[in-house]
Amino acid sequence: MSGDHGRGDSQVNSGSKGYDSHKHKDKHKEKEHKHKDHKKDKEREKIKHSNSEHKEYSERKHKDKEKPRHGDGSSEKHREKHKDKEKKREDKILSSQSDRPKKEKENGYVRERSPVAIKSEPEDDNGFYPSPKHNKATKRERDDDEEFEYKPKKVKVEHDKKAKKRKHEYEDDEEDEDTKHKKKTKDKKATEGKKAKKQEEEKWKWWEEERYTDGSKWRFLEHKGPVFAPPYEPLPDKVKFYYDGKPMKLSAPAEEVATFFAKMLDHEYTTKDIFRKNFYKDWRKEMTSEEKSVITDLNKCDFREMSEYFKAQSEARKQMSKEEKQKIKEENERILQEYGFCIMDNHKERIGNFRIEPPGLFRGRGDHPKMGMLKRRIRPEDIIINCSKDSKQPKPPPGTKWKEVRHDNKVTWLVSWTENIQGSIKYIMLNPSSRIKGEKDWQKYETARRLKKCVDRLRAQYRDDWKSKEMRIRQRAVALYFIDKLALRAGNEKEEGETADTVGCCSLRVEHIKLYPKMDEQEYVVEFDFLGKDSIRYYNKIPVEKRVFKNLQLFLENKQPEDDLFDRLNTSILNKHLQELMDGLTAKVFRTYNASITLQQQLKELTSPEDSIPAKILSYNRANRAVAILCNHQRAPPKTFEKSMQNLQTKIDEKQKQLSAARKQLKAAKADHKASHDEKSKKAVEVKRKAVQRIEEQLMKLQVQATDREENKQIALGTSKLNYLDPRISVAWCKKWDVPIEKIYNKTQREKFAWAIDMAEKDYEF
DNA sequence: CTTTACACTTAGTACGGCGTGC
DNA sequence: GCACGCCGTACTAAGTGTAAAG
Repeated sequence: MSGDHGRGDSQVNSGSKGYDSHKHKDKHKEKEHKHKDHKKDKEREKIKHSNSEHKEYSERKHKDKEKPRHGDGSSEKHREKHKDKEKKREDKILSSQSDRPKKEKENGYVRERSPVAIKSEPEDDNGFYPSPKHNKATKRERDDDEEFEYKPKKVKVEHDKKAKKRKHEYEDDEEDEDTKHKKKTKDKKATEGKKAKKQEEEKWKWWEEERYTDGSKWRFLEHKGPVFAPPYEPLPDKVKFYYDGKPMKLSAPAEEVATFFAKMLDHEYTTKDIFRKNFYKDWRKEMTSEEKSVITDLNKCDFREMSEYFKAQSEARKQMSKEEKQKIKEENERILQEYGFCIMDNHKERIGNFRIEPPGLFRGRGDHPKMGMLKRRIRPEDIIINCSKDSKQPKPPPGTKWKEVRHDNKVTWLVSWTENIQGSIKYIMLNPSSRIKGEKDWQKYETARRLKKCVDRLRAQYRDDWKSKEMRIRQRAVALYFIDKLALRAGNEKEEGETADTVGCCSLRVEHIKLYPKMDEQEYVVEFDFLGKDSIRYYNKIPVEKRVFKNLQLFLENKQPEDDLFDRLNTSILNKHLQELMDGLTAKVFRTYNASITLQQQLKELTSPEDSIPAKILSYNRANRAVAILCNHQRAPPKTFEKSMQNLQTKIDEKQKQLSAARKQLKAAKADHKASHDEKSKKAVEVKRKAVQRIEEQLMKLQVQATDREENKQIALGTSKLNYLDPRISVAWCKKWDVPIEKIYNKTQREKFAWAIDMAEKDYEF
């Protein structure tokens, strides 16, 4: 598999898969064995590697091993036997080993464990805000229902007085808040020009308002419904499909599905057996009986002319005149204005995805058993609308009707439908800048902060549990250790054959880890190698504490590679346990907590006060990167990486030449000045000095950029930035070091994190 | 207890538009 | 004015976690 068209291909096709598919759990369907290349894996492997302390890296150990398969059910029995054995063993387990020191290196970064031992988790330490309690609200006593208006009034644009009052408490200088506020907005307006005239110059600060505590998400919700995919336009007659070398006119439904395939012809997908098989099966369903009888072999189908046609079309689109493009843009804008917003509780809010997913062929990630299946067209009859009773309900397209219109204010979605590949439900929800998403996000970080307060206690506890005489507790404790230390995902069970074979912590199998009692200088090394979410490979070697190691050996005893490592554990057991330790605690909170605390700490460590702004930003990116590495957020190296790196290097070289030239000139000017001592030459020296300085700065900037880019080759910063890092840490850092927030967050990100930008001061501590 | 349904977050990629340097 | 590379954004798959159903 070499055809590397675009990053996506390799990702989906050949990327990141190092194994046979395994049977696990109690199902034992036979699967094909495939040999795959591991180019991408190896590249990715380097990431983890270069950031862990070991220099060398060994060959992939488990490539395409042919594993003997158990006959049906045998492994099941096998498993059961184990359980008995383990049970007996549990009683014998009694261990007493000394603990190891507290500070550890993780992925090459030192992570401090906060020394504070916390007994209880008090309420939020910030008394000023309506604190985002995690939502047990439904079960809590209600008290404030009445405060809310049930009926929509006019859409408010400015925040209300109640909020202002609270804001007062927060601002340190109390003097007339109102004038200050006005002044600010006026200034802004002046600089931004007229266009932002009526716009929400007064952005609604939902974070200064009370929140629902009864589990309801809104009181009023009105929207226009979804935008449907455009109907299928049959191909012009001149574009032909050939079967067995002969042109053949297809019925519209069959033709449409054929075009989906044709559009992907360049993609490596279409060469894959599973993809072709799935596609062909679904395609046949759309054929007339006549077509079915003629078309009996996908290999005899020739879609190339269709494919060419679409290429030409997209080429033509690129070549369109300015005016035409402008027209399309305007039309899109119109649709956005009409369908892209809703009114929720008196405020106009942006909708995230108001377009229904168009039909096409399913592209799963990794080795997905359903790749190539037809994703069917969604019709109004498939759609459930959610809105408030007293709103103007969205109208279905003429001649159609909705599947259902409901009024459920316990959920946040506006539109839903059931997708046909997995049978899962898809939703239309609000944009991340919306109140409803923002509150949840804020709350997430508050939960993580509560974890911070008791994490030492929890760590002590799970270390203790490594010694438990119950197997299930030991497993739970070791799993939790991994989740904490390595920021692994929880690892829910998945239905086999429905999705790609990927795992998280609780679903790790024996084959995913290797134990090395000794490796080079280190003792008790565990090697992880598995495919995680999106079939992204996780590869890491880490030394663990002796007790963990011994436990792992124990867990592995008498198991087959495809057996679960933690056979007495699943996510719901784990989360139930966590819930008992801290209100609102689940496995994923550890990821959020460790990500955010790592950022904060790395920022502290890496930022030098005397650094220039670009250097500080580099530090920020490095801190961000530490988190991305921790969370294993990878990306395919950009296709153009090498080239763009070279370009940058050329620029640097040029700049360097410029610099030496400028320096020479400065020298000359100085000499000149020494000789003449006149005003003019003095000025000349100053000018040259400035020039040198400017070029030095430019050079520095370029070099920083190069470093940054190189380090970022295979690492995606976006995911952690958007989902794991408490934005208040970044905001505080910007304020502390006078780095403009725009250097860290782009416009969209600033909108999403408006709450944090507004509330975090430079001394904010996660 | 296990399984299923549902809601919502987290994830990487495709792609178009825009700014930049010539 | 044009080519090019980069960034932002749209898209949608794939996770997590809770609650209801069996």
